Amino acid sequence: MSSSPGSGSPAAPARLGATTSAVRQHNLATLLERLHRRGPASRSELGAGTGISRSTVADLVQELVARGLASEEGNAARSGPGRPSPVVSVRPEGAVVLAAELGVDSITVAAVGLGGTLLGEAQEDVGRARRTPEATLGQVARALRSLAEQVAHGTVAGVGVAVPGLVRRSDGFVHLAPNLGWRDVAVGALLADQMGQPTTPVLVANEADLGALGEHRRGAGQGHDNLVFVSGGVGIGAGLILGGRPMLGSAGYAGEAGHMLVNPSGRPCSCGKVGCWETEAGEATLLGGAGGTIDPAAARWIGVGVGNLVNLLNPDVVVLGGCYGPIFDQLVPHVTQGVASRALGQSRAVAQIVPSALGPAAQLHGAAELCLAETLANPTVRRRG
Amino acid sequence: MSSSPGSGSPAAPARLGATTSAVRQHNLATLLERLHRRGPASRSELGAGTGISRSTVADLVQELVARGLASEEGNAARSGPGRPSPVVSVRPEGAVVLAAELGVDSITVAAVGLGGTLLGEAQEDVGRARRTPEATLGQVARALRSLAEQVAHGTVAGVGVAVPGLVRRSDGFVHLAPNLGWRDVAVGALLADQMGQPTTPVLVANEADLGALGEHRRGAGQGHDNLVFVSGGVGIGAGLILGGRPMLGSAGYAGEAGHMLVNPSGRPCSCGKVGCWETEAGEATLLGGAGGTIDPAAARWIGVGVGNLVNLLNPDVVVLGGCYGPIFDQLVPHVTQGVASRALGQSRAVAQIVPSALGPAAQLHGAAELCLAETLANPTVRRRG
DNA sequence: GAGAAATTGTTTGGGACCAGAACAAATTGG
DNA sequence: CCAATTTGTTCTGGTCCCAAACAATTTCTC
Repeated sequence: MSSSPGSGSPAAPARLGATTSAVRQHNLATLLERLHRRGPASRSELGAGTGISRSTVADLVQELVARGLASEEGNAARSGPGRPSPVVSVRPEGAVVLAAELGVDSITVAAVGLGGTLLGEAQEDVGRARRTPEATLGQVARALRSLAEQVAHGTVAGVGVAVPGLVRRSDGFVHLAPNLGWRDVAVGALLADQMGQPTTPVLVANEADLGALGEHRRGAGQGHDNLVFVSGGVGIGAGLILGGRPMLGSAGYAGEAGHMLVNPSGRPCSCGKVGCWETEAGEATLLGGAGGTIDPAAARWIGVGVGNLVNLLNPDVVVLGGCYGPIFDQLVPHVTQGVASRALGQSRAVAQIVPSALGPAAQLHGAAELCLAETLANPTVRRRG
Repeated sequence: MSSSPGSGSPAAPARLGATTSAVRQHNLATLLERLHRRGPASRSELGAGTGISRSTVADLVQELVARGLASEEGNAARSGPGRPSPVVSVRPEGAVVLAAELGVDSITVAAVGLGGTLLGEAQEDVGRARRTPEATLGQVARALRSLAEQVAHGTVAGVGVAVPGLVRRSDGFVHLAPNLGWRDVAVGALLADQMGQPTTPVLVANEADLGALGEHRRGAGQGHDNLVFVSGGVGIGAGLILGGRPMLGSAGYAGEAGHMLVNPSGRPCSCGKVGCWETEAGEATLLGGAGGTIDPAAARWIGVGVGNLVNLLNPDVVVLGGCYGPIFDQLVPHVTQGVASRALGQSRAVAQIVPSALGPAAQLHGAAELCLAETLANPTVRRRG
């Protein structure tokens, strides 16, 4: 089972009005999120950056420290006169979440603390032989529990899972994950069962969506409010951050760009159509040739698809991730050419195309951010004991 | 000239922290927006709907009334025992905005009050002969000023303009409006000049974006948080409401879907490419045949494009507007077929395809909503005198 | 038709929270 | 060593909302 992320209280009876204590929560969240995203800051910097008065900043920081979410140590190195201001940092152990990524032949798990600190990581093969989802998720749960014991004495604020497939966000139900050979698997519920901690939320999301979130918060998309993450692999997925927020669509299926038509006279796709983006520009076609060279035509098709997305969404930045990241330099001339053939001048001028900065870790960081979001938005609620 | 919409204070020095008076503003805005969107409600309904206590609701409503934004009249018809609760309504004259739509051979202007009340409307031909942008905008300004005199004694809270072209939101600069024959026209600045009221904000936006906003707030998209508005005409434009908010992209160019590739073996487009959506499914192709019949192939291409958007954005609802609205019934079988050929099952199941409910008025209502947004978000600020 | 029950407006008291002023502390520069 | 500067700390005041108590008004029941 899984609770809904970011949307406030899941089953609250509509509380639109604000109270004075909501101000407190908002201000605590503002400070904590700032520390989480931008790293340590002096108290005076926090005040200047948020417009909160000195006395209140002191009080808020004191509360964050009391709750174990932050720590105050030493003084900021400053130039110029004046009393030094203590440096406030997030306390990574204050909130620890687990992240998992289900790959085609391996699973990666990580424990991440507040501030995005990687506290532990492990990778396991799942073997070529296709096993049941239950067996695979059992393996994931064991790996996660082991990690949780090591780094957080078993107490975690949430579990986030990246799945290469169509995921319903509300309950973590995976309709289809072709590369895993899964169809209609209740990943959220199954994993929650196997974890054996009913109160710990398990959030399941699409791999590209989490890649987008990871790159936006800790990678190549920092500071950009409109980001498209293109995850190359067997298929192609897109993750969207629009207006500074993850854009999931109505059910969480947004970003399914792989079957966008790009090549008029293309090859047949497994979906039954012809000329789908992922058929023309997916890993198999792009790297199918011998000798580790890329197919320039396939690279151009990447660009054509990106051009469509640029027209439609007018992003600041397009991050190429997955299998595209490591070979970005080889891709970029052809991709640029493809984009130019599709995208209108104005939107094209705005969008810069960059490689993934986090590589395979993007999804893990995204999964962590997803789980941490709730703690960040409401530092008052005590998670686990 | 134009102030940035929706994004809070344009040039404020970053005020992230909240104060107790922000609570007041938020609660006033919550009530006013509820009345604006859903119409009159009793005080007790307002309390129940927002979670605000009786005493506070009374106080807030009193303030709204004092500011001329709402009125309390009579009692709610209720069944059951209990003291009757007075009905609170928005006062349309409390905030009046002007809306304008620049069509190919006519301009439409309207005055809209709080609650979406149409207070006045006018339409003028601009003549076939292409005139200069300055002349056309002069005509628009005269029509708007005349309307303002009639309905609001010249005092309006804002002016919103719908333009069929690529508009930079920040300053209302129109890069390109092919159907008007305009290129690089500073519509926002020019119109603000001609209006002669420097303090009145002039907001310029793409026609499809405003259509989406109009349908979302007062038309076929009410209650849907993920909406795509497809505006059929000489070109095709899309307006996006995602996560309940207008999605503009980085500069405001989002939704430029007309040059998305849909037809592999299509005809050449004026943009130089081949098989663009608007070439295959635009007004000219769709209705080009004699006798007022539609071209079924063109209608299917509408569906293919919609299918792409459905895959990518996973909307609740796709609204067909512009020239598609009136002939929706004829279109729908072919469109559905086209969608089915492109969209994945899960996303397709979520998205319902409906006709525009407001017709040509969608853009005007959208323009009005755009201008009213600021008043709704901050009822405390007094606009004009 | 009178009284009970139910619902909501009104008034009052209190608590949570933040800002600003006044003062104290700590550092830099002359 | 002293002035200037910056920031932490303490205290007071003001805003705003909620809860409780009471009053008002309607419906329902006998």
